[in-house]
Amino acid sequence: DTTNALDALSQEGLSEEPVQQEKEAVGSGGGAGGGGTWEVAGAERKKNNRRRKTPSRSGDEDEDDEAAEDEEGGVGGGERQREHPFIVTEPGEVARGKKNGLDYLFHLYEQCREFLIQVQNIAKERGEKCPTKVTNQVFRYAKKAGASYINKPKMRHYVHCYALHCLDEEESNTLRRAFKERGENVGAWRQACYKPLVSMAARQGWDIDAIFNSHPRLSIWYVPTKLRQLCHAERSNAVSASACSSSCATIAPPSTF
Amino acid sequence: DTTNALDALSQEGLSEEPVQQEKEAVGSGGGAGGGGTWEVAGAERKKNNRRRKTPSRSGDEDEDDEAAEDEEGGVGGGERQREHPFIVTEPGEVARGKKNGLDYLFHLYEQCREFLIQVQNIAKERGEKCPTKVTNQVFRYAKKAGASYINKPKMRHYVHCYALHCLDEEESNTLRRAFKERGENVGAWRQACYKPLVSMAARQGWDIDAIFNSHPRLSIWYVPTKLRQLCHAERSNAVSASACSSSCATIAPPSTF
DNA sequence: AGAAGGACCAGTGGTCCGTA
DNA sequence: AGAAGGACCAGTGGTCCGTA
Repeated sequence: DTTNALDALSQEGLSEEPVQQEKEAVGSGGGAGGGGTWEVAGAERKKNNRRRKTPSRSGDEDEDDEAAEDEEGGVGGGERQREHPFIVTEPGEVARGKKNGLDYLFHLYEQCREFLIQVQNIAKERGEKCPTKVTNQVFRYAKKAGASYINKPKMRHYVHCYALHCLDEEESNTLRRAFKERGENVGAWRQACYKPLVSMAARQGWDIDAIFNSHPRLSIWYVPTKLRQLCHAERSNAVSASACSSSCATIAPPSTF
Repeated sequence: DTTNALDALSQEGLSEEPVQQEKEAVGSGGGAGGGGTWEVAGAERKKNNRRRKTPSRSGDEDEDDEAAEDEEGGVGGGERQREHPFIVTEPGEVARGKKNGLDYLFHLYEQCREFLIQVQNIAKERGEKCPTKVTNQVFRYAKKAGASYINKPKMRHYVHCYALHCLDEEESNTLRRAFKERGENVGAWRQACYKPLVSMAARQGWDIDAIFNSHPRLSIWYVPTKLRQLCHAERSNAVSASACSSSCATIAPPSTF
């Protein structure tokens, strides 16, 4: 367990304020370099979330880390609880205020990949079975390594957004600029990321698994259920439409988007 | 749920008595042909095992199949409970008496593969995620299809024996003949199957996963924990022995076999 | 004793919903 | 209202151990 002093930093305007690499906490494993801009800037830290779970019992667990820091830079009362919400940012744009940008979001996926590589190296070393995907074990490892800002629901929630970023960065960037300009929120942008992926699947025999597996950074992520379902639904539409086009008047079935 | 009339056959000297294909119960899915000798002879059937679980409550479940047949060809008292135990047989040899031979054992692995292919086809059809291995889902499907003689503990128990059969049939056959001649029981033969696999791994960089994955019929099976551990232990021995050989007197560390 | 397999169990993939 | 994530849950991989 390597909780670290970095936790003492955090919070105000973090997206602007460069912070030392999260990686240092993890040590060995040889996570293949990674690097890039967000390796330096970016990450937020938090802890104490679990304290909500055992309210008002004080200090009979948690003996492994230092006393609770003053949270929120001295702003009284509430404890530091969550990551700042994401906002739609353009490529290269840093989020201001208590927000995180999309480059940071995608950086979290790269970090998970590095954690996976480390878990894989440890497993190989020990002759244990070796995960090929980002599993619960990897999330647990990330947490132990101090990356408490990484969690499964968040990462699963935005996988398809990261997929678009991997598979067609240009289209991904265009979408980000458009949604930022229109002042759309993250949820709307996230929804919009499905469509280009389904189109991509349409062009490649509807095999979304093959598409994920063809990309080395994406292949370590499970295909999200929703994306799989959308591809299936659109394929069915396409099939019935093409069957129809040879025999019926061409009326496109309603899209589920 | 397609429990079938085949269940009415079964039992006495079944290994000698050809029985209709189990496959017929399963129907669609297009299990890639399979075929071969055990497709016709072979399989035993049973049911009623679950009745042991709800003793002395009679017939308020199980409404989906016919009344209990006379078990054991009229021999009174006990119900038909389990598959006959395996004995060590030579290649091509049919087990006599209330026993099953090793060709039949390996045939069960081929059957599981066919069930997997059917499960995969159904999953693809529905746009659901598609298993690449023989999972619980496949065992459940096999049971529903009437192959109640297939179960997870049995299949997992003998995976490495099947692996040897796949990867080096000649060596597997030699081992079977030797153990039959010596009158060894199945457990002893099963234990002996580990060693040639570990040697094989030694020759191929100790990567037992890669070895399993290189063979199309074997790649659908999880590498057994014990085999993985043996490979790891032997690798450690080999490494320390080779380190030793350049600096120490050559004393081979004790093998864990 | 040797062996077959029901059934259990720890940890998984998946995501809901109480929270902020 | 929009969003982050603790925590739950059904079904998994793995195999023990009561059974025959």
